[in-house]
Amino acid sequence: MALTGIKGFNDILPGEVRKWQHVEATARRVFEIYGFAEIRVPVLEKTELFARSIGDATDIVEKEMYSFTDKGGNAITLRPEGTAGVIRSFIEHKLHVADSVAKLYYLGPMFRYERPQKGRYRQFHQIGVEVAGVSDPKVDAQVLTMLCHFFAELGLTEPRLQINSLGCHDCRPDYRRKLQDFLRERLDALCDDCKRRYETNPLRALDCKSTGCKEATVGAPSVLDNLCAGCDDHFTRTRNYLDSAGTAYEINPRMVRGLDYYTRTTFELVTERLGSQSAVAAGGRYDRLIEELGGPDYPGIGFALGVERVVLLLDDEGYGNRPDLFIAFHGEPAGNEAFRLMSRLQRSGVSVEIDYEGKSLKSQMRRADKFKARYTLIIGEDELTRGAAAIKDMDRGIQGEVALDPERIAAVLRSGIEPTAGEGGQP
RNA sequence: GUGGCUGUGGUGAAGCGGUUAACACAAACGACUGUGACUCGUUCAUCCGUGGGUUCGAAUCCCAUCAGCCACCCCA
Repeated sequence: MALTGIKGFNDILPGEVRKWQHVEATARRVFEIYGFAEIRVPVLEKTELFARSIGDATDIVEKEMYSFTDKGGNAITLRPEGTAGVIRSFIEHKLHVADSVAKLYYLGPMFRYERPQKGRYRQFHQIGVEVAGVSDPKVDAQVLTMLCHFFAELGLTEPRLQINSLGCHDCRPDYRRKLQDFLRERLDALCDDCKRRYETNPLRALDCKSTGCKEATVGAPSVLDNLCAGCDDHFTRTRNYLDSAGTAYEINPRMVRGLDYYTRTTFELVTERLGSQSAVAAGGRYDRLIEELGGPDYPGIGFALGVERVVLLLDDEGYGNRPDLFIAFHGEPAGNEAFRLMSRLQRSGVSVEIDYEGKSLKSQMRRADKFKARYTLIIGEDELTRGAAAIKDMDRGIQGEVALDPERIAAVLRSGIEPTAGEGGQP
């Protein structure tokens, strides 16, 4: 048996890569409109970084990280998400000194040891953004607007934006206690997972899919009714700015997060089209994280989107690239001329395909058709002696003649064929 | 990590104990007498994810293993 790849680690083959490039290029283009700059950080970080940022009681840190000891005895981990590394870099290089606002984006592979499914792999890719240094809700609304803008640019209008506020370190503990009080009498109705999490993370019950938990949490106190004055004001203003920007959203007071660092605004972009992998992008505010990791007392907000999931939402159409010209030839001398022309034309920016083996003319024409070449140049022996060859517009099926000269050929490719009398293609 | 389903050529698939392992698409070549898309012809799985077992005989039954999918879990 031949060697195979690792489970959950996928090859992205040439046909698919075009979609990826489109997604990445769109992200870069849109994000730069909003003033974001790319940052590239390593794939490996010290294990401690993730334990401290994501939270060591979370599932990600507890059982999904690719952690190991390197030859120097250091505990290191393949990044399971992007925020921690970006923030670490922000702090380490004191980026806040150069500018009190940092607007960064990144893209690349992330790693989590999960059971693979469609839209969920062990090596997966995220495009993410982080803003450090602004607590004003304008930036919350701007980040969300940019995220929706990005999806709109891809022609994806179906994912819906859901927002919520998780409160801050002042009001969340109170809410949590309140919710625990509410759940205490209904503990029996909860699923085993939520029973287990009752102490550690009772909020999860709000988001649980089991019918028992759904019923038990009907009438549960809502986070949004229990925000402190500051958080409540922040959420209201965020919504006002979203309205002002024309960004559509819905409020989902049951949305919770799996990473511990989130505060205040949280959000998800959800789709119906990916089965249980419904979140295609998600993020939120993390006002304490930077300080907790040893940086300045800076607020932050960011999101990450799953590239695999976005690619899955894209249609297959329209990702082919058509060569400008296919050169068909007959005989060795014509082959040499074809090669010479191809080289010159390619150097001047024209994309040219050729049949390297010089098969039959029919075979070469078929290949030109398969490549969807716009034009085909046909060089035979008499064309060679005449110094001019037939050039065919493959879409229109008409044929003309052109001198065997790179510049004349390029000119025809630009302005089209003028059919020569007497000769010419049949439809 | 838990539960369920699936695994036949590049793709979609038929076959369900004894067949030359159908068929369609794709692909390669050829015919239509130097030029693609239509039509026609030829070729294309010594082999049925892998390893073992049962049997006179297995792609078809059993076991294991690997992989994929779906749901849970979690999350982007």
